[in-house]
Amino acid sequence: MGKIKSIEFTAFEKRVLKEVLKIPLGKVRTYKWIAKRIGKPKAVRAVANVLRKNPYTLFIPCHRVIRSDGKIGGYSLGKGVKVKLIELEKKIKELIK
DNA sequence: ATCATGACTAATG
DNA sequence: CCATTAGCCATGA
Repeated sequence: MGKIKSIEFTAFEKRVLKEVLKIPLGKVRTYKWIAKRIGKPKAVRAVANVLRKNPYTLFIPCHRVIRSDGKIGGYSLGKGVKVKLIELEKKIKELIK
């Protein structure tokens, strides 16, 4: 039967992931921004931890979340990939403009 | 209940 | 620019 492992999400995780899902193509937000949006402005590290475990990198664009100091921040698939994705998205957005 | 962890942040040197 | 530090908080052991 089903071999798909069901994943549990806490209320906090859902709020974070939903917010990340709202970030439009070619745009980036900061961990701080996300934290503030979900009403937990101080839970920045907790937000990062949610993205760190994000099992759906293809569908939940955590690569669009960077640090508030301008640095790239982490990414489960590698920072290099993250940078490329952000650059590529900007180009795509330009192409369909 | 306590404790360590970490894809962070702001301030400081 | 880089390194350090204190503050921060959800989560899992």
